[in-house]
Amino acid sequence: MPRTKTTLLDPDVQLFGALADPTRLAIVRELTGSSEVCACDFTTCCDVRQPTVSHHLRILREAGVIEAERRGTSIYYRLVPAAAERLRLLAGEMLGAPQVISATTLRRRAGLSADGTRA
Amino acid sequence: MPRTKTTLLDPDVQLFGALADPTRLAIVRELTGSSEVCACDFTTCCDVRQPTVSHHLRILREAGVIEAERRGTSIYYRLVPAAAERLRLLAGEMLGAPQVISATTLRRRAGLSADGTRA
DNA sequence: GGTTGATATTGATTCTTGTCAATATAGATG
DNA sequence: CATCTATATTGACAAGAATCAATATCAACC
Repeated sequence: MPRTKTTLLDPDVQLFGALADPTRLAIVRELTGSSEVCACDFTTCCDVRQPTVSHHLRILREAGVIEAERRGTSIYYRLVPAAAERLRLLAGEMLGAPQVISATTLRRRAGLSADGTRA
Repeated sequence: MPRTKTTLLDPDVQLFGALADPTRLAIVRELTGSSEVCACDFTTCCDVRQPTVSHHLRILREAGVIEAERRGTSIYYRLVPAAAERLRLLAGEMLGAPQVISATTLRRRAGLSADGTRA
């Protein structure tokens, strides 16, 4: 796609995109349950080189999924709760509407016409 | 990435990947609140040609986000609740752990050493 | 100030993805 | 069965993304 336009502007697309990669999802899962993780630890858990880890950390940070804090030489990363809350909100929206199925739809699914006779 | 390995195998990566596109997210949002939508309607709302819509619908379907039902000539699509529930579960996991911040971490963030003195 | 250790950036390469025109398929209808 | 309408598939192309080696930065320490 010429994703130069919409992708970078829609924060939700950016959020999903940040999580749509096995390495980055592994990073996020490593952060889940650790409160914070040193950048140097991701190279071992994700089976990629250091520059690659750095690249993925940047993408996650720019998407608002994680935040960094420098302490001495090392840099520690942790999850940003707002990202997960946004995720849950989007999931809630997707669950909200489709529960309501109109009678017309139900009839059509059953192969009936509007007056209840077989189509 | 040589995503030939992990991407296709991890359903969560596939799920996020399916939602990580402006056109597909527009499709999902169109489905949110309509219970079902005819395939022909997406060409207007998403500003892409018919083959492109068909392509995106396939990706969403293969990721388990939507399901199709043929009625006559038209094909109607609707959201699959299980996908949104999975999303919410993943968001919940991300929110679960990072809330707990150890005292050690708090001290470090405040620039204090273990005994409470300035580092 | 030079050195060391940790992280980021650059550049090149390869693979993947989004898009469309053209074409095929599949139901419905006369 | 010919035809029309709706959707899917194919093939090609441009753009993006993931990866790594090499190099730059940056903070701490001697």
